[in-house]
Amino acid sequence: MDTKGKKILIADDEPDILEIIQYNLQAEGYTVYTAKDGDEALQRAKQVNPDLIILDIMMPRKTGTEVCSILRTQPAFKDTLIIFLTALNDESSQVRGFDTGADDYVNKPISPKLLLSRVNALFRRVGKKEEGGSNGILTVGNVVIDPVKFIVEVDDNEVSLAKKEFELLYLLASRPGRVFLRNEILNQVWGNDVIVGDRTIDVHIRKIRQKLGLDCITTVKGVGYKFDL
Amino acid sequence: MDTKGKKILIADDEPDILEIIQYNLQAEGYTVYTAKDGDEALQRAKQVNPDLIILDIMMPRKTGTEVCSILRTQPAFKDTLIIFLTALNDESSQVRGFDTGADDYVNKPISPKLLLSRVNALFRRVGKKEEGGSNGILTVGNVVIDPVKFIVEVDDNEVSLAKKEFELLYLLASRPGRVFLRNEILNQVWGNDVIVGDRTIDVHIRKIRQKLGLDCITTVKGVGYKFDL
DNA sequence: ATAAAGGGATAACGTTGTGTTAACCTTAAA
DNA sequence: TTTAAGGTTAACACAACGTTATCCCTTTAT
Repeated sequence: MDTKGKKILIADDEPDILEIIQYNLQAEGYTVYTAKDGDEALQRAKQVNPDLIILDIMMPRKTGTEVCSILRTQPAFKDTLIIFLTALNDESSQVRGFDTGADDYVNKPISPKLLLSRVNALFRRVGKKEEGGSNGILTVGNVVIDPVKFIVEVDDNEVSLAKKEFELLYLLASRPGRVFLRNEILNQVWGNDVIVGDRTIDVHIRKIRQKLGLDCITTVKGVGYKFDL
Repeated sequence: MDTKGKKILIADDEPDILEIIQYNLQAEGYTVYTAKDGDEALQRAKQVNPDLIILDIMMPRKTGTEVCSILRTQPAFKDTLIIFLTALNDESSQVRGFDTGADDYVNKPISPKLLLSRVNALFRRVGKKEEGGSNGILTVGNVVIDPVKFIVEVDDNEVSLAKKEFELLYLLASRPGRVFLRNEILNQVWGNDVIVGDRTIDVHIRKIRQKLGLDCITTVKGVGYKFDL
């Protein structure tokens, strides 16, 4: 299962629980965000637009049930997965939880392993749609380059590149570590017939280095450039 | 919620439990089939092709876990909902249940009401998925696009778009984040043979942006446009 | 038939930011 | 030290896109 990029928001007022769950979900490959009360949960949900929200019920400043109700009225969160994680294990609370629109209701205390099983089961059921397979997404270290969406991400921060910059970066990153001669770069990015000045490539390389904020492009003097971390 | 026509198969070796669950599910509008051991469960599953199977684990002539494993290997039952309903409430059994491909794991004893909540929650989740695939309603963030009703909603406010505007928006929103080249847009919305001026697309994009009152369409200079929040 | 209304395309002009170059500076190897 | 290769910066030209007004055409109501 591909858990990459799946975002999970956890809301609980007990820091210990937050930490334990966060650790285990991250270990599985999920990206985890946290909130310590109801209002913060709502706010962060709008910020990060998570794929799954795990809600404690008894929280300060809006209960989990209230948060769930509010989210479900908004189109943006109509389909977001929601799990209640709570010590309230009486029947009526559970039924109310599901009535509010939750996808699962888990009683505390619960082992991280078991929670993971349930989270994975939910994603397994829902997540059949995306990931068309061999799209041209390049992932090198903490750098993700998606030619379909035309975005570059460094440490989950989106970086905006111009067309030529993007094409140049994509070429270099398509074979990490391999050195591309200046002529190769010219042919691939600019085309065989186009003639540009000597400094043109350098300027683009500089802009990429600057925008990415990383030293991921190495100069091989007298030869060319290579993408490497 | 539309429960009509949804078929549920229950497998348990205790007649009392079968009867109670059957009664409650039928009262909710589901069509219920029963089996009293593992082999019969497999046989009836192939007969009626249920939407959901509720499996006891400790049954004669194949355990629920075995039944689930066997079903999951068959393409016809790859996406069938499966709930384990069992007295085995230790952690490893639950994890094993989910690993086998179950969608939920419920401990006995359970109130019929609560089981109903879980069953409904599962159908609610899956039903949306099919809805999204079949009748073409797109939901991206707080934007809902219904090509049947020809309606676009932003934050529950209805927005009226013209035909070309709607087609253009629908195309972009059908793959959120993906960049559509100007040529792709022309081919998809206007047709391969139609020739229109350079500024035509821009004008329509502008109108959409204006009417939606959102910056949901991003320009990628030299490449195209993408729908993104 | 005629008027009104609105969709759709286009031209003309304004705006932005990319791509490129030139000029000058820095570094590393012989 | 010398020198070739690349780094840096600012400035410019132009292509690409945004914006607006206008025209033509189809639809709809009177």
